[in-house]
Amino acid sequence: MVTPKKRTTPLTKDELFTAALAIADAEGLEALSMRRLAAEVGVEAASLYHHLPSKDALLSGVIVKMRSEMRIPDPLPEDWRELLLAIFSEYRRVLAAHPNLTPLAGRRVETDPDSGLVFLTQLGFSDDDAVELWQSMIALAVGFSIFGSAYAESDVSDLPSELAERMSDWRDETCVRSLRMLIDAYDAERAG
Amino acid sequence: MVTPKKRTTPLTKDELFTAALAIADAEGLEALSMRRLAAEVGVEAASLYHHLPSKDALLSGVIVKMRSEMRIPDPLPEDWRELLLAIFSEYRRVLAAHPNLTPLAGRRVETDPDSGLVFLTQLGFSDDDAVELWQSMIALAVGFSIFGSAYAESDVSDLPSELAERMSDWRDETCVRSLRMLIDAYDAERAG
DNA sequence: ACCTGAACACCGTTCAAGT
DNA sequence: ACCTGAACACCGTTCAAGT
Repeated sequence: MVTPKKRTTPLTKDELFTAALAIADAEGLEALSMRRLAAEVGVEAASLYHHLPSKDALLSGVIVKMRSEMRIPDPLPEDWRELLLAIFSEYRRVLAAHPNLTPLAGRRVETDPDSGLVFLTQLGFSDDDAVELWQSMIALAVGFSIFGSAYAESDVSDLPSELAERMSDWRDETCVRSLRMLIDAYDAERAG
Repeated sequence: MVTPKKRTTPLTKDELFTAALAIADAEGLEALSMRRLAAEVGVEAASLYHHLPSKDALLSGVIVKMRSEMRIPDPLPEDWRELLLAIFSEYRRVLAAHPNLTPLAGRRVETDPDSGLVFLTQLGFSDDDAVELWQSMIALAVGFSIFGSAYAESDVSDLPSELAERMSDWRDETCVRSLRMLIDAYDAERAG
């Protein structure tokens, strides 16, 4: 759906990211071209380069935008294990809500200082252990979301049918279960 | 490096997949165009469509080609846990050997009947547990490889410097350690 | 400062025509 | 059966020109 209206206000980066995310969500990543985005916001393709250096910058912005949808429960869980699980379950929830973006999910890792990683080291985790747990949680959550999206096609045709059916279904509960296992395992090995 | 030589034998799919894999390895996924591949094998771009239905089919073939490089140790490990670890460590090794292909790694899951998944069910794992463990191993191995490749850029600029440094380094040992933890955890919860 | 028109150097894909 | 030439409908990006 192109919405060509004469613009009265100048474009903003944020407006572009939002529109691009909407296009990718609705029509897939292939549909998201500079020309298509320009048409959507009522402008020529060349105009976009006054606000963005490249399409790559656009895609990065879209990911950041998506990740900004993460919401952590307001009374933070008291148990740090539950907190960690909440963070990464939420990450996975957001990824699952934008299945067309999963091919991009691996492009960019952002780790804020207040994200929980630093917190782990204060709980008695060594820097090494904290980072290893953090990396593994990201890898599992993102990997699981990629395979769970339509972007991935599973070839399980040669498996026994009960297994084939289950292998095509990447359930949320499975991801959370394995995330929890990682937390508990690192906790048990924690260098005090 | 284009190698335009007059061809004497007809093209084969396998030759195309091999050449395409070489281009992607050497110059990146963006460099792999139908026209570029055609030039490499000494033919016009249009000719490729006598052997392949689409570029998508080419990319799928490239992934299959890459995965065919997996080698499982010849005397199979006796311990099934070691076997499982060997399979997924090898998967990760192959992915790490082709970092330019990681964006494609999530496109296709293949699970052979003799891959080990069926084997798990014979060890007393329920179908559910076997599949959940299997999926989690794939997700972790692939996710880890994606973030470890140059394709991913980490923004850790706001972290304390020791943590930032470690967060940019996705070590093989970390992946294997977490894979092993998943195996042990599912083993412990196994429904006998 | 912001937008446009037109161009450049690419894409994937199709198809009639050649051998 | 296999390959080619030429075309179609797209790309991302640049740049002089307009307001």
